[in-house]
Amino acid sequence: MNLLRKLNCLFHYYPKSAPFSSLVSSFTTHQLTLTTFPPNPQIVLTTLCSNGQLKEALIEMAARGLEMKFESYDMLLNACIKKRAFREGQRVHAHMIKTRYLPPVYLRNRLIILYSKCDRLREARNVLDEMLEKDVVSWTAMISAYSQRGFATEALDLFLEMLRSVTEPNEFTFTAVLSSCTGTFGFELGKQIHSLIIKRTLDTHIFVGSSLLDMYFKAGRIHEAREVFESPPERDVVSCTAIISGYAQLGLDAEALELFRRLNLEGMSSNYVTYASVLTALSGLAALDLGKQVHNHVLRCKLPFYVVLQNSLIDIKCGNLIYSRRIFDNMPERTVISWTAMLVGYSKHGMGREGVLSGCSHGGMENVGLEIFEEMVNGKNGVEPDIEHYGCVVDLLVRAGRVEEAFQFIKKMPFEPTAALWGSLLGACKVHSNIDVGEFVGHRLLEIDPESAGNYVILSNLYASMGRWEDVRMVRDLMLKKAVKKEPGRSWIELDQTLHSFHASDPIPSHPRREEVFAKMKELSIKFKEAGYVPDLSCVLHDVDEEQKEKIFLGHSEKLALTFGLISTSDRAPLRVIKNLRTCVDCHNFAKFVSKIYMREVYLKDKNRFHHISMGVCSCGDYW
DNA sequence: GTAGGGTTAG
Repeated sequence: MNLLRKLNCLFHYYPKSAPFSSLVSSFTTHQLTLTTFPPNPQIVLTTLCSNGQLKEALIEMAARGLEMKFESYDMLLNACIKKRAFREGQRVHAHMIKTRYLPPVYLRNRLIILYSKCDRLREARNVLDEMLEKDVVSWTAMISAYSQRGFATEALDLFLEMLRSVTEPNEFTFTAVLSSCTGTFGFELGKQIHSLIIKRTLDTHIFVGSSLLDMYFKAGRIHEAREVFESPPERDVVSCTAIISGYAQLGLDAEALELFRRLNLEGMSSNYVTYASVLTALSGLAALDLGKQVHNHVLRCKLPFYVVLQNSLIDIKCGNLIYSRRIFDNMPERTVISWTAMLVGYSKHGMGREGVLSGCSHGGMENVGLEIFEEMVNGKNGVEPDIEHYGCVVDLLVRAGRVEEAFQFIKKMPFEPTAALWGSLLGACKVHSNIDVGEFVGHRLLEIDPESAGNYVILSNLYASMGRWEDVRMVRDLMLKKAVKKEPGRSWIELDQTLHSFHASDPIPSHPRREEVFAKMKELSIKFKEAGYVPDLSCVLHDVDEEQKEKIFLGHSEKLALTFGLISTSDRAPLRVIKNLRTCVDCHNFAKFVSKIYMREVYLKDKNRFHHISMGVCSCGDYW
């Protein structure tokens, strides 16, 4: 008896220490002991909550009826938030209602946070809507709940509602809402928020800054993003990562890599998100050696969230499928992204059997693909085809040259065709010289996607191949009028962990050995012609004579990079070239001759896929 | 008590 009494006293001083915690548990499980010598009730609850013994804590709550007060509820809700325990939290909430307890703003905010963390946004919103008095935390918690789960419209609407209320947003609110500022409307609002922030001189706030710069990147506004990044004096891992990944996601991989190098020299620290972004950039550049370096570094550092990093490693190693597969096979845990990355790897290498539907189009197995699609439509696979599957079918039909069929297929689809779908059909019309369908599709595309330069280029090329120079000029004029710029063609080659970059028709020599490269290329052109190379000038862009055309083609960046590789590496060393756009037929041919005559393995990665060329034969089977 | 960056595909 005395011992228990003494122990009870000690609870007041050491409520959290382990032996006492277990004693409380035994008190609660042996009701008799508890009623004989009840320890301080608040301490019992504290101990149970901090031990995460939610079930016991709820029993305690029920037993206390009306005696629950602020501290007790606070403790319980905290424990529920920590454990993301929705059901238990709901019972605490119900208890408040049942006992007619009127929670203050703080506790209601805790309820919003609890429900949000359990992904029960409807319940969270109900709490918010019932609040007569809301503070900045109430609003912000709900806005960020929407933002983090991708409900951008709801986040923006709520933010606007907040502006109409008496509560002023703070830096937490701005940070949260800015991440939902995407799309035309969101971006416009985001710009207004930016000026509001500047007025409030919050512009150096590091969280707000990273959010802002991410918003500008998502809108493709590199200049503004850069400005935000350069302006605040302080930087941290997140803001540095945000700018690197911003460049990488816009496909500006070389710039992303350059920035990573610079920031590293300036003492930036990196974490797994940083490396994931850098790996994306390296993968885009197919920079295998640099990727290997990062891989080794990541292994050494034993970074957390290794799955995410391995996913990017699968992708980067797609230059070599055996490595990719090895990483994939050894993964202790795989996500849907891991599988997708691996499948895409196979499909880009034309290994259709492994890559199923989209692989069929790269592997020239369109009938297999069509069968799979038929099975889907008939419900045999348990997967109902969505627009992307229809996209795959269009893709595989057009790759096989079945342009007319693809056109009819699109017209009969149960979905509104996307610009991407029309785009792949237009590309096929060009390759297969189908002017009737091409003209229709081209003009349709210029209507729905007038910003995209590629469409103008293909349509104008289509007219050019038919010798319809008037129409070529018409499309070009339209392009000028709308101020649409074509992304210039660029190629890279990695030598000794340095990336050498080549541009197609650059007035300023982009590479110091460019003249040397040109001289070698003339030599190659003669040598290859003797071996049977016939320049394929069908993708002609201008109304010029044959000799001129050939000159233009010799200037293609992938030919420059390949030739540079030839003169800068030892005999028989493999050549790895990366192109930012789709490679043209002529360059593909040229690469085949390089591989055959110089006995080189050529790895050419273009915007769509990998070409592994060996002894004049390409892994793509000439479908790409 | 409320906040920012990330992996695949398109």
